[in-house]
Parts: sequence; structure tokens; C-alpha cells
Amino acid sequence: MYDIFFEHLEKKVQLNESEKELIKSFFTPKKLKKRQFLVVEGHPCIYLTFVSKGLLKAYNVDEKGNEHINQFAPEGWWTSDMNSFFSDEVSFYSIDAMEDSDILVISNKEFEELMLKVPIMDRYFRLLFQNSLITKERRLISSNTHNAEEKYQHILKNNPDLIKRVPQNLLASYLGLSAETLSRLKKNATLGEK
Amino acid sequence: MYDIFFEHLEKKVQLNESEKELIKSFFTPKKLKKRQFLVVEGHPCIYLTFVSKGLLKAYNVDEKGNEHINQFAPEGWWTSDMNSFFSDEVSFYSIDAMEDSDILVISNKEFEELMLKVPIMDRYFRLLFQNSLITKERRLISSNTHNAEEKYQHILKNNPDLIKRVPQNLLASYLGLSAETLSRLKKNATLGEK
DNA sequence: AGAAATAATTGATTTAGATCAATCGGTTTT
DNA sequence: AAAACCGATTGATCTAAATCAATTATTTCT
Repeated sequence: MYDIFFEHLEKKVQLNESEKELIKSFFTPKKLKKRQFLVVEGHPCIYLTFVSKGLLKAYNVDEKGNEHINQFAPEGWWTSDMNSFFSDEVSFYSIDAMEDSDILVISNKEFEELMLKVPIMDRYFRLLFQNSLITKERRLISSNTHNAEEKYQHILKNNPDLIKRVPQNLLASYLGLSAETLSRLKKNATLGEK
Repeated sequence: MYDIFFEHLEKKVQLNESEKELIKSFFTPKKLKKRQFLVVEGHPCIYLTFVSKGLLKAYNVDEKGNEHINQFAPEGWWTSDMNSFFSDEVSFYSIDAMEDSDILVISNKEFEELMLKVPIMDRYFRLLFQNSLITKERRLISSNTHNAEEKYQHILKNNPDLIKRVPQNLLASYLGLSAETLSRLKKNATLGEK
């Protein structure tokens, strides 16, 4: 359960055994069954979560009842409503499991304490957030400047793995497209191949 | 020049005088005239920049020649093409001054050294990136789920200051709208007031 | 295995916002 | 002060993608 976790951390920072033991003590392992909720929109998001196994999705539902996927979190990824986790506001997203999943969670209080006790974790999260920021920025640009076709091609190129694992209607939602539009795009792309 | 800089840092972390002196030594002050470029698309973005005075914009130009504003950086904000700065890729954006500006810049090498010499800066940037990530995420949601009207109302509420300072066509670009659409939205909003 | 629920496809229609085009007002520039 | 330039406004038209609706395919459940 912790193997992939430390593997992930050690891609960004070097840790000795005593640091690892200490870090471990701050996290709580949990299991989620498929369709089980980790966070419900409108409630505080009390955990920052590392996914060891499985796949979660974070999404919100608008007034018209449409689901908008904000993030897919497969194993090796972090997920949370960061705004809610780091402030005292309620969560804008719901987060649930798309597959049976193993996760490691940390509360806000524990997180702050971890940063003080293991300062190198400030560096780890600095690097993590730095990379997320770059990725999120790319998505924002894509959302503002690309048409439907380009958005699809972009994810096809950059997240081929995700496409295999996620139902098409949710992928469409993630891209800000309707399911019908994505279906038609796929058809045209396949025709082009022949 | 450094007053607003340290004021800004000290909102997130506590610094003693010797740390401040050390930090200062890593940054280089520069001045930009209105319309002067800090970064040109397609060239490496060698600086991470803090704006002490003035206003910069980061944008890219697509194949059709349309400008897409990614960020406005007024005094107290950081700007850069983070991807280019932290990797060895060239910049996707151009960054230039919309007003005469005073800036503080740091190179990537200096940045890495600063993180090692003043570990609390890892914490500072962790907090900075953490907040940027939350903001960027909001913009992405807005971009995917709101219509033109809602996008305008959103920025009207959350960045009233920016609206006063930035030409309307650039604001439109920042929101991913055409200048004409924003003009019409504004007209309707004003009519509604009466 | 059969029923029920969910997802994907396809077609027809609608619409929000882009694009094209012209005019007007205000700044810079020379 | 005239010229050139830039930004905002307004109207007319176009279009990409959403929406609505029906059908088919695929999982999931019992």
C-alpha cells in the first residue's frame, strides 16, 4: 500500500528510513468500493488523498444537473478539493471511486504538522503543486483556444492511458464537450485513419 | 523596490533580517518600459519574475493570429512561463509590460540554490503555488461550465480592480471571449441596472 | 440467462457566440 | 492640428457545438 506512495515521493525528494516512518505515521489507509464517496459537494473536504490503487473522479453538478468532471485520479495521483481542504469552506466537488480503490489520507491538521516535522515535505509539495500548476495551465489554454477536435487530439496524445480506462461520456465532460460531440469526433478520427 | 516584495513574502512565511539579506542577493531588479518584452514566445523563459510596480501580461498567439491572454500580473504578483522556467523547453507565452514596470527576477539556477540555502522558501513557494493552483482550477471550471455572461459576472465580482486597469479587448481575450461579445454583455448588464 | 440500467451512436434542430464589416470616439504621433 | 492608430460599439451573418430524440450496444444486476 505504501510502496507506490514512497516510490512517488522519492521521484521528487530523497528520504531516509526514519523520515519515511514518520511520514507514514501521518497517513491513514482507507479502502473505497466502486461508487463510494470520499467527499460530497457542499461538505468540508477534510482529506488530502493519495491514490495507491484504483481510480477516483472529482466533479461538480451544475444547476441544470450536468456533471462536470474536474479531475481523474488514478494510482500515483493526489486528489482533494484543495480550496476546501486548505480553508474552512465547503467542497465544490464530489469525489467518488470509479473502481475499487486503496487510498492514503491526511487531515489538514496533520498536514500542517507534517510540514513542520518533516520540512522536506514542503519541498515535495512545492514540486508537486508546481507541476500541477503547469498542467492545469495547459488545460486552461486548451479550453480557451482549442476547438472540440483539437481538445480531443490533445488528450489522445497526452493521456492515451486515461482514454482506455474512462467511459467516453465522462471523458467528454472532462474536456467540456457533450457526449454526442465526442462520439462524432471519434468517428471522424477513425475514418481518417483508413 | 523590495518593500512590497518582502511584505508579500511575509504574508506567507516569517523571515529574519539575515534571511532577507540572503534572499535579496538572489534577485536582480529590472525596469521595463511600456510595451517592452520580458519573454518572447519560442525562446527560453529564463526568469521567474516578481512585479513590484506596473502591470505585465502573458499571452500567446495562435495560428490564426489571435492573441490569448493567459495572465495579467500587476504589482505583488509573480509571472513566468513556469514550464519553460523549470524545464529546458522554450516558452509558450510572450510576456510584456502594459505599463512602465519595476520587476525582480531570478534565474532557474539561482532559484534552485535559493531553495537549498533558505529552505523556508520551499514553504513560501509551496503556499504560493498551492493558492495559484486553486485559482487556476476555478478559472478552468469557469471556462468549461459557464457561459459568456457568467464568465463576465464572475470576473466583475472577483477582480473589479483588474477591469478598471485593462482594456476591454484584452479582458475579453483573458476570458476566452471575442471583444464584440464582451461589449454586448456589458451593454446588457448596464441596461439591467436601470 | 434474462431484465434493467447505462453508455454510445446517429440524425435533426437550435443556439450561443464567433466572425465579418462598418462607424465612431479617443489617444498618440509627427 | 491633422493624420494615423487603437479600442469600443453596433448590426448582419455564419457556424461549431449543444440540445433533443430515437436506436443500438454494452454492462451490471438478480
